[in-house]
Amino acid sequence: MAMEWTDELIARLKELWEQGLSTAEIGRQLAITKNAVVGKAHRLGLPPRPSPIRNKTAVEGAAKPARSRAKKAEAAPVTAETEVGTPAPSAQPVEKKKAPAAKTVKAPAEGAAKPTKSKVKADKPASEEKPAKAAALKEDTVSPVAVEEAKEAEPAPAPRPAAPPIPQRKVAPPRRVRGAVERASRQGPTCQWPIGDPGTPEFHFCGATPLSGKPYCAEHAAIAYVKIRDRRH
DNA sequence: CCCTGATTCGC
DNA sequence: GCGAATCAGG
Repeated sequence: MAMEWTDELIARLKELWEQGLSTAEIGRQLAITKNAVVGKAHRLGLPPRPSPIRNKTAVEGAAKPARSRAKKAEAAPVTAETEVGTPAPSAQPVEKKKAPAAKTVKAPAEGAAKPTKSKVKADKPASEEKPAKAAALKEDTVSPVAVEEAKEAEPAPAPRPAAPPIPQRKVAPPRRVRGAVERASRQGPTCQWPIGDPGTPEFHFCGATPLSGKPYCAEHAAIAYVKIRDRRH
C-alpha cells in the first residue's frame, strides 16, 4: 500500500482544505507533499481553490500545445490522418473531457477565512537579532572585543532532527517561516550585547534598554566603544 | 527565486 | 488510487 488514506487522514484533509489552508501547508501538517494533497483533494472532489494559473482548458486550442507532460508518451501519433476534406465533427483526438461544473471559482464570497500569509498559529522561534556585527560600525572607535564577538557568531546549528513521523493533530509547522519572523515584534530596542557563546543554549543578548541611538545599554556601550588612541601619531 | 494550485500519467 | 513531475500564474 502506498499511502493509507485513512478516514481520519481524509477528514483532516477536508477540514484543513475547508479552512482554506494552502495545499503546501496542509501537506506539512499531514506530513505529505502538496502534490498528494492536491491529488487527493481532486479525487475527493473537494472544492477547487482559486488557482493562480489561468483557467485555461476552455481556452482555444489554436496556438496551444496540447501537450504537457505527455512529452514522452506523446510522439505525435495523433492519427492526423484526418480524412481529406472531412470536417470531422469531433474535435481533435486530444483530451476533451471536461466537467460541466463551474470551474472558475473566483471569490467564494465567504467572509470567513482569509488565510493569507499571516496565518501563523505557531509560535515563532524568536531568533534574536544578529550580534553586534554591523552595530558598532560608524563609531569612530570600536572595541576589538565586540568585533571578535561578532565574528565568532557562528550560524546556529539549526537543529533539524527530521520531522516526527506522526504529527499529531495540528502539529505546528516546523518549517521555515518565510520572512515573517524577521519583522516580528519591534516593540522596543534592547541591548544587543552578546552574552555567552553563540550556539550554546546559554547564549543570549543583554536585553537591557540601550542608549539612545546605540545598540547597547550604557554598561555595554562603555565596553563596545572604547576610544582608540588617536592613531595619527 | 519564492509562492500558489492544476494536470498528466507511470506506477 | 496515488502522487511525482510538470506546468503555469503571481
